[in-house]
Amino acid sequence: MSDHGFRDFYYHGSAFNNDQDQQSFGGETDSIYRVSPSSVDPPYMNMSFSDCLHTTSMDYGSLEKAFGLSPSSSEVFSSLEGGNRTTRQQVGKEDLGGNTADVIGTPNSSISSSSSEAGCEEDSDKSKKDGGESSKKGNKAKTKGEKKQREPRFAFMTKSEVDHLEDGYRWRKYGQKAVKNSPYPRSYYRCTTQKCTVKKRVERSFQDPSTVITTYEGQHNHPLPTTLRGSAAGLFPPSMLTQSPLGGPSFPPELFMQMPNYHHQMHTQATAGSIFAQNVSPFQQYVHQHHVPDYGLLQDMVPSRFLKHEP
DNA sequence: CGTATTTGACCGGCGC
DNA sequence: GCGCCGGTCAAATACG
Repeated sequence: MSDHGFRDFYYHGSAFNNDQDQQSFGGETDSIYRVSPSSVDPPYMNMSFSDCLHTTSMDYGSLEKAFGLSPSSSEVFSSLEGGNRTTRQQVGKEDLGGNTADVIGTPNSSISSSSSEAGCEEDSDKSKKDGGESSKKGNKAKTKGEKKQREPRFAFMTKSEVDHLEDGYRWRKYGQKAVKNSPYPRSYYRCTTQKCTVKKRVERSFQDPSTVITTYEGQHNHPLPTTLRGSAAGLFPPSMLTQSPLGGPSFPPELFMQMPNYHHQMHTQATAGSIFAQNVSPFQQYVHQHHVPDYGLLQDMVPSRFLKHEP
């Protein structure tokens, strides 16, 4: 993408333009929509994110409604997963767990997503282990016979220096693996809140090292921790912070922060409080790049250390 | 000393 | 059946 690439908005499907990323990310290639923020805002803001997710993950038609765009005016880089399984086979066996996740672009990043079961549908493919808990070595048997249900996933790409973006929740790293065909490792995080089985994976794009691919899996069954610095708890509309009524994945606050004109939305429907968690580098970048008018306000809301130019 | 991270081993699914 | 691979566990280690 060109200079304006940062403002492009990619929706659904992998925004990876290369095989490497597709493979490492899971090989699930749905479709990619690229639209300008301006065309996205209005319709998008009238929907809950989950609505958008679900809607968009269904078909182009819905997507058009959701984003006010039409396939003709956007670029489709690959086919929808449901309609074209060959894509997956071609790309590779690796996957995001047999599903795709929805990906959304950020102001200064492109987002791709894949969500084959954003609707909480059962995993048709392979079912992975995990099960959320009780999966210890030794007694992993647990749900034998029962098919493990796959959590909805949501992935997005972010231009960021830091691998682990703050999103308001507390995460505990429980693993790291080398990614095939990529010099960058993939890190596995789990929400530290008890009984919350949400997980997320973070990896850096091989083709574009400045891009971080974050994949969320599951839904938070609790509000944002209030202990966060620059806490974002209570500042996001419930629909954004908790599981969606449709059963889709909950949206990571960081995503909103990175969404084009997100600050407008915040001013509109939520208290323009300290919605930003710590280390929101992408947002910071966005702020710097686009000279967000509310910058002054941000300083009031966000600890200066978070706004200062980074590393 | 409690908590978080690191890291090698292990598990289970899948392709061949 | 075997090997590969993604994902997870958990002991060791680091960090506050």
